[in-house]
Amino acid sequence: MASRKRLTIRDVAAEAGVSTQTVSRVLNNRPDVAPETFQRVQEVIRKTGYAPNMLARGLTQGRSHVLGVVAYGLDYFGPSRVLTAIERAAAERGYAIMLNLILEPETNDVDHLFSSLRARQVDGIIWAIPEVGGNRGWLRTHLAELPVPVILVGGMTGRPYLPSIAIDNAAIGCLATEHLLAGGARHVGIITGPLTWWEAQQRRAGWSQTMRAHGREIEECLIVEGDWTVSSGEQALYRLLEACPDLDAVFASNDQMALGVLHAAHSLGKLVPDELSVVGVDDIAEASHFWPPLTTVHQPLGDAGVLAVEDIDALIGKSKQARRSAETPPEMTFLEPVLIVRESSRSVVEPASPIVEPQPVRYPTRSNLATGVVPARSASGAR
Amino acid sequence: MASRKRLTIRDVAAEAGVSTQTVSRVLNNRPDVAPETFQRVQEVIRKTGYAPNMLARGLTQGRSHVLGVVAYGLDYFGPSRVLTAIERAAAERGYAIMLNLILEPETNDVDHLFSSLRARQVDGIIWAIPEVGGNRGWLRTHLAELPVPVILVGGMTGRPYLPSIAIDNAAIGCLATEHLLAGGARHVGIITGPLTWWEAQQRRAGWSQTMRAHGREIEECLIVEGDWTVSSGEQALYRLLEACPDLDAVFASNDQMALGVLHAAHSLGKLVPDELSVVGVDDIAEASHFWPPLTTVHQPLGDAGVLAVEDIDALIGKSKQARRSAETPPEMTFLEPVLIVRESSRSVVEPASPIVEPQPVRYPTRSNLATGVVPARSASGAR
DNA sequence: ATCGTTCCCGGGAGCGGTCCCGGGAGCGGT
DNA sequence: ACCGCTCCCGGGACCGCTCCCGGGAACGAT
Repeated sequence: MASRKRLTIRDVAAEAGVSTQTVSRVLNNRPDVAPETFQRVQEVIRKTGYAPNMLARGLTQGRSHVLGVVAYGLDYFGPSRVLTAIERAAAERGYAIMLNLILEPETNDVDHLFSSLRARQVDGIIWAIPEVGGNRGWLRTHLAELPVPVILVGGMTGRPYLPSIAIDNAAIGCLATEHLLAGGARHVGIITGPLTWWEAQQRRAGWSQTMRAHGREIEECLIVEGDWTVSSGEQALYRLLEACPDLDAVFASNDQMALGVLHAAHSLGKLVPDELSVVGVDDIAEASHFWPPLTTVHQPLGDAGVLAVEDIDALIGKSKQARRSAETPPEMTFLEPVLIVRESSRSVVEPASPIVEPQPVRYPTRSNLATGVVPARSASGAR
Repeated sequence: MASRKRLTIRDVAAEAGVSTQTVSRVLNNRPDVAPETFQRVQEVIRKTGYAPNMLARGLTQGRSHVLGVVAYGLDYFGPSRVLTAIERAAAERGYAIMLNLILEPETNDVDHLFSSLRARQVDGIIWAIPEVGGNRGWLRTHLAELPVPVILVGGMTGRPYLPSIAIDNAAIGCLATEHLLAGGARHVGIITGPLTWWEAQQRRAGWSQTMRAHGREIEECLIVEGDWTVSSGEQALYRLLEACPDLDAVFASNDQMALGVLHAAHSLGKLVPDELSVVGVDDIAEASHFWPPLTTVHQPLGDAGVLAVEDIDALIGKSKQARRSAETPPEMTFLEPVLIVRESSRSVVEPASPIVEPQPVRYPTRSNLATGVVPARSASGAR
């Protein structure tokens, strides 16, 4: 539009009758400028509407103030929640977000992705791709060529080689199963996500752990693998009932599949929750309006996003001043999920336990991750 | 991470025994390099894993190869679909995406947003915020200070002052209403979105236009305003039935509200579709698994995103070589929605009209936009 | 042998900032 | 009167790359 020439720091300097150096000082509000000069320069800046060129600035200071965010398709609930939180938190800290989407978590042109991130000189990378199969291998192989800190959002099997933030997915399974058992269920089936997914595995682990803790058999016929979609949940219920007609409770590993279960139950004329209790995961906006309203497990995804930004910011700060101290192992943070009881599950009269606001739990990495097992219950005791 | 020094074009030049200039030529594969030299340099690049610094490059050529994308919260179906498409299309064209989210479409710190966009030297801006109330006013006031092309995704009332891409929202209303009437409905109510939204207005316009075309009265009691949420849809049905007990069809302006309607109908023991036909908009993934599966109107949002990138790319190219020719008015593109019939609506036996793949329709801007009215039917004849 | 082209290639300036450094003004202390 | 210190400010190099320009080599034509 306005063919007005892009104005530079030199224009401002000339206008204010000072050197560019002084303008620069004002911009970064450094102390060694006379108050009066400071005022004058700032006035000129305001008047002319000058905005410093971040490209040039980035070039000299070696910081772009841009965060590379690699996320899994936005059609999914989790990723978009996390991304929203990341964007907010980043903006507050003066970072811009460079978004890269990966639609297929397993195969993709990651080489191109990495070189792009590098070329764009991002200050840090938030890797918000769920761990599926060996897809973290990408990272591992490319890590060496990334001169910036990386933080993982989402699960991580085994010993983490990068700082990461995850929801305690085993606890999700525990919470759901515990609730179903408390409701008097006798045959609790599980519909897992694709078992190549870390999250799906962990949720199942939580389920079986709780089952065992209550002296239940882990029968194979109680387990069906879904693919997160509504229709897979629907099919899964049919298969579950076929294999185990006495089934009276289902833990679906996400709300979509839970919806499929509800759908199938209706088709079969099975009453929910009287004949079948259902619990989902995610607490999507629609969940409270399913028929019946869905009991589900909420994940603090927003918190995860915010924490990711805070941590990467800290890491960036550190890597600036000191060479990364290689000896301190990467930190891993687990966030606790919350059960939300609605009407798709039978509940027993029990001492109403007040919902405790879950606290982020920072584990001293070594102790419990060396085992490769995620702690199932990391109660709020740990701060 | 490797404490390896960031390598520059000079390193590559030295390694290959040529000047930086020549390396630059190879990078931008310009013709005037001897094939043999070209090979050698490229080999060195490959071997060292050199990636040019886009910041520096941007500084000299005055192009950052970054697209600023301003989008509305990702919890919503439309925006995230559009964004996904934008990201894909942009990546294909060598652009990176700088994401800016606006969570509240009406009030926000847009000043900060604009100065950030400007400072980051984006090559163009895709403004994918739905038009709500006067929120396009922001743009208008800030437009002059943006030295780059802007393209709008989503509606636009009146004469557009910027190139834009929109779904034909009036057609959505027509499609849905036409279908309900064809199914024999006699009292077709509408649950609108918030009427400050352009899209909500247009969908209602399509509804009332079709109603009139069939000789129906536009009674106020047939209209209830929702807020896109499931529960608003639920409430709306109650109010609708209260005002008009004979109601036998509802056009809900999105799938969430349609879900609320289904929910409320169940509560009231009203059979869908026998006693009440329901049509939604969006075709969210869950829609086909609602109870009953939801008839809905699909919007080609992905196409909108891709088109946005194509157009902005073209505009950027143009504004590079020639000063923007102020006399050619901005182009406006409408995309046609598609009705998807499922089981929530009564259907009559009618000559099955094959679903026609909708084509993007480019209107010669002046002719039909001077009127400020969106053409209700822009059939595929117009190519 | 000279000239004009074409083909390659390099030197140097500059994009818009920041960083390192040095220097003048002002002031208190001896 | 001189020294040393702090407070401000500006000069100039430089970040990594591309653009403008000019020049040598090779070649055919005169």
